[in-house]
Amino acid sequence: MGQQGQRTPAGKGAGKEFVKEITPQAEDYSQWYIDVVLKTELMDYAPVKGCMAIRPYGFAIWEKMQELLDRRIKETGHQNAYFPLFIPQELLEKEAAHVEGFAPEVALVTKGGGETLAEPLVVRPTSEAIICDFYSRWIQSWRDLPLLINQWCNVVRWEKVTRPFLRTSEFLWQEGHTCHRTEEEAEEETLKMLGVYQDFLETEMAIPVIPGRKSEREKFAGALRTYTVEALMRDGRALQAGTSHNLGQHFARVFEITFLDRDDELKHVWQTSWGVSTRLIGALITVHGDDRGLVLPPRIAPIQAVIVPILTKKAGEEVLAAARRLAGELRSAGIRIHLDDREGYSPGWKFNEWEMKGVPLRLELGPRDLQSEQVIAVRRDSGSKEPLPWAELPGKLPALLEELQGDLYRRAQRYQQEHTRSGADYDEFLRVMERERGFFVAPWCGREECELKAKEESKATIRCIAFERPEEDERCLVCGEKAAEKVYLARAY
RNA sequence: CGGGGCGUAGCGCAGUUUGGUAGCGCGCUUGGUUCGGGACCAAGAGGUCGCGAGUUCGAAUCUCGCCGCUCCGACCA
Repeated sequence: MGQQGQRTPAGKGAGKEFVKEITPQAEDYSQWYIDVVLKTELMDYAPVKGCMAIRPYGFAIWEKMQELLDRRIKETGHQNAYFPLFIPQELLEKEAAHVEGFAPEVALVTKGGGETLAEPLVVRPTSEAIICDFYSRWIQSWRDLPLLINQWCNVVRWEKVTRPFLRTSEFLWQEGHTCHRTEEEAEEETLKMLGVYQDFLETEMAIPVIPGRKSEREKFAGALRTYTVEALMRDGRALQAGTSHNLGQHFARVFEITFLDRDDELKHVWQTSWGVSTRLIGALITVHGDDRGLVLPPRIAPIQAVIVPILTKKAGEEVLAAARRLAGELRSAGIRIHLDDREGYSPGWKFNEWEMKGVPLRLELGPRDLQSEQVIAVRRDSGSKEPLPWAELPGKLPALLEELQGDLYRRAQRYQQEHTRSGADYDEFLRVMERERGFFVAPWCGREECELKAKEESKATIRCIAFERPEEDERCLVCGEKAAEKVYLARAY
């Protein structure tokens, strides 16, 4: 791994010394990322390229995300179900654009039980095909609509370049698949779920995002329209954080998903699909992390506060008893608390360990605090220390955690704003993409050749077409013709 | 898929140039002393040198092939 030379071994006072095992972001951002995911035990590499084990601490984050997002998905009327991993190749190939989009990254099973299969099976890269096959049988009447189903599962896309969480060959996600009676209803659903994603990301994960529509080039294979929420990572690159597709009737036609409408006519349904994946864990790491490691927003953090008792020889028992009592009280107050009562690790070691793991709050409890009936509360994001009386903890901590959550969001938002430039000056655009990167908001004529030219010369792509319209007199960033759209450009993963 | 780097104990590395049967630090185990920002002493455990062929009396070391990780470019949640 990284070259971790002799980094300052903890001088006095907090703040400047770094966690030893982690390469500083400024030195090598990619290495920083790899160091963080490995050292904080979020994942470990598998023997198969692009695959990984998500370790308990990483999976706990995913479970928290699932819980909070699943709630929103259900609140908007959807039900969970499960569809098969294997898809007959023939099914996947029904929708032309869909096959073409996914063919290069499909894993194919050709043998089973030692025999060559009559029909090769595709390991799902996404489940439109197999789900549509079922839907064609489940839907007959307008009374069966809307059909609102979601599934949590794994999918496989054979990737050439992989990075833990951000791009893996197998990943976990949720995919919603809905059918509607009218185009308007499908469009409404598509945008509603985009809104759910935006709310989830901003409220729970403290990640500000830019919502918008994908260009024709960038839209989902087989979709009519794709909407996206785009986040900005700390190296100035954009990350597609979630997508929501209006599939139109493309799949309904080839899979013959029809219903008899009120007017007694047989019609094709209008469909949507939408998903977010374990990639969001990567977003979480990159948006909030710093040179000391992870910084987790309290709402997502598996451990919201860790109690580190200072166990001296004389007062050890007493301190530990107080720490246990405190942990119990805080747990009852609904805080996800962990008491680090391990022997053989110095307090300083534990401080560093939990900071690296991104725990939002640390509560230090030592002999001195016993006398004054307080703990020293230390924030992960700012490092600020504050004594808090025991009696006030159950009441105050939830508020403190919420404040921290809000500060993280505002900090990320400020970073995003500071790294969003705008204008129609093409040279400036190229310069920005070359150096500080971030988002560049610009008018666009809407033609693919301008999109391509910008991409070739800047390596930046249209991340999304903004919902706001350009002004009357605005001109395309690339060709100078009259602008049809306002777009967010950035280099991306 | 193209180009570069790497693969030796859980982690970080030395050893490879010049073949002779593997070592250091951290971590781990046990016992003891410690504990308010990565403590210390002592005794231990741990390696088919990424995998497979080949050359050789003998391969971590030389040759060929493959795999994986990683970085930079073309495609994607």
